[in-house]
Amino acid sequence: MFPNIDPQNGIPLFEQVCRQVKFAIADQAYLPGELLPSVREMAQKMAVNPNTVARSYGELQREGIIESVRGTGMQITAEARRICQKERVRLIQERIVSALQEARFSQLTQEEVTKIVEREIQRLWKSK
Amino acid sequence: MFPNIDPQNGIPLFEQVCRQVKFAIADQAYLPGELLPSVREMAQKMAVNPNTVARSYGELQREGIIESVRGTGMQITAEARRICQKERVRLIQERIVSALQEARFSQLTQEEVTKIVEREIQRLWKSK
DNA sequence: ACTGCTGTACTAGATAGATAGTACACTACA
DNA sequence: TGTAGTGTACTATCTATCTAGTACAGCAGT
Repeated sequence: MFPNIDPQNGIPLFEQVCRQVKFAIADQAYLPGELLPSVREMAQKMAVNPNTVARSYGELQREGIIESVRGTGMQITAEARRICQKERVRLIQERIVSALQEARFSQLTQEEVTKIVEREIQRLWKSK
Repeated sequence: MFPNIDPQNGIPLFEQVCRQVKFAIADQAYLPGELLPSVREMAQKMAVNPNTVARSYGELQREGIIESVRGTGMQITAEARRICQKERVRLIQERIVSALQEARFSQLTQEEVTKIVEREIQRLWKSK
């Protein structure tokens, strides 16, 4: 379910966990009212420390995506899907823009960048 | 000359400095045989610590892009331009691919991603 | 020779991220 | 009423990055 946690990604682990959970909710792999896997279980799934997951869950809670039900677990809120679908686009867009900005500043031409992007999109989406 | 060093970029500063220098050489802002700005001068330009620049210069040296001439400065090697032009494409491509991979995994459709990319490329390159 | 500039090499401290381990209050369920 | 599983809150330790400050050997130009 969460195959791509990359410790040497530059992106902090607790943030990667947040993103993965958000994407899963946006994709309706988890539905409102359901419980997320427990801190300890999710930590095993993602091969990170339980504290790291706890930090991510705290973050998701502050964003109104999940609610803590003491002694029971983290429940997905009613607004979670809406928030996460917005977040998904925002987060992805942010990263793409950042990469393209560097390309722009580095004096690469529009043609060179377009070529790279089109090639990679083809490669990544061909086996849909 | 180096307007975009961003401390909260996720990318370590010393690595950002490396990239900027590589891009400048690829763009022939510095030519083989010339000296790079001194550690202290570059540190001022980029608003970072001299130690950070020194670390970056050490990295560039190990990659064969510059040579240390004790008491004089860091001299740009004959192969620097070739190496840096390759590196420029590689580094940019790496970042773009990484962002697109996340988009792919997050179940965004090819159309949504293409739309984002095309819009941003238009926006960034229009004022060429 | 002197002075000022190089790179280089230290030490020390601050901060952020991550791991490991422990503990505790709460809830669900048999 | 136990008991097992929740979130939560600590402390301690490790690593990487960055900053600050100091020092020193080597080169260039006066």
